[in-house]
Amino acid sequence: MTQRGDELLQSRQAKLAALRERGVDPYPPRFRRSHTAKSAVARFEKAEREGKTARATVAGRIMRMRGMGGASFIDVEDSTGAIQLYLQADALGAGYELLADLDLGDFVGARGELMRTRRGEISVQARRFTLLAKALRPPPDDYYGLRDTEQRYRRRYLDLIVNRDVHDVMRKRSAVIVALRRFFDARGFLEVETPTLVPVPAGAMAEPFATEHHALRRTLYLRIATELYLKRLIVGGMDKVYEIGRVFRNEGIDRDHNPEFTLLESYEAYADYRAVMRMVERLVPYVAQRAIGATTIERDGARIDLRPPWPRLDLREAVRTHSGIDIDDFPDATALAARMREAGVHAAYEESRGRLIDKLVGQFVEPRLIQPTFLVDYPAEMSPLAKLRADDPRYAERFEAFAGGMEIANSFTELNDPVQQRARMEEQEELRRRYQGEELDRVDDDYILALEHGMPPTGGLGIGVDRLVMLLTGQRSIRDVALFPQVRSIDE
RNA sequence: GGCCCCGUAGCUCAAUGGCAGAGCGCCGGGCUUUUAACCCGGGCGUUUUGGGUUCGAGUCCCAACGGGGCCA
Repeated sequence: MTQRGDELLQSRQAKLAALRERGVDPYPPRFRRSHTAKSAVARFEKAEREGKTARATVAGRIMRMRGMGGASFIDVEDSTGAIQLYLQADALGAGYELLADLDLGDFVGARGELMRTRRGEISVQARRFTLLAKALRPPPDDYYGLRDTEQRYRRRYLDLIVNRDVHDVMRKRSAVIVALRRFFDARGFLEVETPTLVPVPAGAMAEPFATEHHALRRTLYLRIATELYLKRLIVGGMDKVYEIGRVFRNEGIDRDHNPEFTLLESYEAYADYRAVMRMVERLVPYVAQRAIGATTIERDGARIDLRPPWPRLDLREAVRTHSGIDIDDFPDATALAARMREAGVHAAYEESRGRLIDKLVGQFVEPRLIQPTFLVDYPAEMSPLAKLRADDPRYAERFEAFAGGMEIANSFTELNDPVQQRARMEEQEELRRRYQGEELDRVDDDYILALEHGMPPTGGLGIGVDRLVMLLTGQRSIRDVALFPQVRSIDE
């Protein structure tokens, strides 16, 4: 804290002491308000139309004060909006003295008649005026807001105090999650909760966070996906399950990556990835309608129409069309890397074939997928948990859904052959040894044991909830759709 | 991981290598229908941190820390 900050603090602490001196409780335990700012305004407007008078008790945080000597105006805000308090020395008597020890950021309550001032502002003409909570530090500048991104993320409460549009984004985020639940619940899916702390960090190609369990004397990991536990439930006969949960990936932080994010996964027995496509192209517009009241969105000047059907685009064809490279001509990673470098792509020779193809998709295909699109049939080595195509085992029955140039969903016909599953997981381990540092999946023996008991044909789905919210709210950074994104800690 | 940009008062921002400033906020005074209220007075600062160059550094150089962007 700077010296100046201390002076501000001291000034407010002095006021706090003065209030206590006069017998004012600066933190009273409760206050009954009759109206929110918004409902008080509505009540007045109704009374005004009917030629009646109305009273209200409101409460909120002081955001602006205009003192005029014997009269003062205070704008207070609550979660619904703002309302002006009109305070007069004559009407309040001793209560008016409170004003001298108030600051921006304090919470106050007022009761009185609702009125309209000469300038037309609907106000509470206070008969009673109470301090509800003294703030020792000031809110950010009300007019300019809080623009410093670091402070906005690090001290989100300050951001929320002055940047009201953040409330709107977060309300929409909540509405997205409510809508997702409603969609799956209505289709007979059961919402379940699976472990966050797991012995094997499998189910996705990602680096895990590790932690120590003292009593068990073993390393546990924060889950990187919910997939393998949900499929254990399919083995157990829960035919339709879903989970909305936080997963953790020990990776870099950028505009669309936060180390923890919200993932929705669903699994449906007797469905395949084509059935899941049909579900997804209905799910997304459903959620959009409920969360933002529309099934089209504007982004980068483009109008994105979320309504079905969404085009299916073959991955190999899409890569060939946009990059000129036919991945089938390069079954070997080194040769593919050479061809990519020829095409001007930054490709190291020590990268796995799956990673190289991912790079091709990311560079040549993804940015073009502005309208919702299913990219279909991924190479087998990129999809160790997916069932291979019967007609071409180089590819898996897998799709990813894109919109606004962003991946929003990943799905496959689940691999339910335990013998092949072990081999495919072992292939991942082998690739990890060969391409050190790459994020690849792991063998989960306990999961394979479950598969050995038999899993019906199943269609699975994963949706990045944060990215879906980004898409629907027009936000460019995952940090703007998460209340408390990861920030570096500052040593005090 | 590499490259680029940024960090000045509580907040938003200025300052050619030459006395660190403004608006809001804050402090003191005035004002009984204001609303970015207004009027009078007050600048409240380790210019992120640590080195270096220079007669002189907010400004130039190096490093660290924090933030943002582009690439991997």
